[in-house]
Amino acid sequence: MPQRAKKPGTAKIRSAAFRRIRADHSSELAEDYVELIADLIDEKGEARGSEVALRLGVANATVVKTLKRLQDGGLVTQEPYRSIFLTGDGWKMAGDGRRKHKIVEGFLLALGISEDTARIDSEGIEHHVSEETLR
Amino acid sequence: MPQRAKKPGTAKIRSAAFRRIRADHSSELAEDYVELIADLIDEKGEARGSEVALRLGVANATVVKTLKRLQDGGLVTQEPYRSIFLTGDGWKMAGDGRRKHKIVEGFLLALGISEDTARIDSEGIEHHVSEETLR
DNA sequence: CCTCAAGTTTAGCATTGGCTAAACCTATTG
DNA sequence: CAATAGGTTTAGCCAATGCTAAACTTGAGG
Repeated sequence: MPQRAKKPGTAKIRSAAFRRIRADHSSELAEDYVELIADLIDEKGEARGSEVALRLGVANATVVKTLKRLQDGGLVTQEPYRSIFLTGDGWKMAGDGRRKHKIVEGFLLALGISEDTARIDSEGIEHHVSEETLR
Repeated sequence: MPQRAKKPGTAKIRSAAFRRIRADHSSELAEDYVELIADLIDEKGEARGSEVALRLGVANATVVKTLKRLQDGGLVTQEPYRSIFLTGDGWKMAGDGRRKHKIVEGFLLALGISEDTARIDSEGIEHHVSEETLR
């Protein structure tokens, strides 16, 4: 590859960034699920699949399928036709997510951004913020 | 649904946020591609698929497949075994992406965040920032 | 001009995350 | 205690994004 002789390290660094984004995306959905489940348990005492579907804006069937993966990943437990519970790892992830979410949303609000925008943007940004930036 | 009687509007607002995130994700990859292609054209005079693959950290075959979609979407043009060009829409998208990228990265740097972290985080965040927050 | 290495594309597969429609439980109520 | 309404799961589909291995072009050198 003769044309890449000039800057040897650059491509590797950039691809690392994109790799991390792809990795973030796969955990992102899991985080959204466990965070929402934690909220539902706190708010209502239990988390039902249909409520998760409603709040995420997806079909029930999608939730069922995703919960199966989360269960395989050790984040939630569930009996058929019963409500959803978080495992220890699930609670931990939910806690992390809530923390990031709160920091980012609070920061955006402090910047003078409207509540609606802050909520929406922080939901998207929270998964891409490193510890350093959080501080 | 008797148990949802208390806060009628909340679920809808939250699901809107998640819907936007899912929509963002599908355009995100396209933005990364066109932005990178624009950079390559500016830097080297041409954008080759293999260089795109290298910088994104994916396999050549993946790039080929994605470029086909981008071509269908009217963002790029390409002849087999030739280098990649952007359409007018492609250049526009690349410009938007670069702008957001620069604002976010500059902001993170101004916050005192290290260069490496700023680069990585801004790559992830740029796609989830609304116009309002950008301002 | 022919050959061959390097670069590109195709073929075929897996996973994730969506959907709808149909089948299936559960729990309330008559 | 049987019927049934409503919530839940299964079945089966699709598109996007990734991979490897094999086939195919291209262009340089002999």
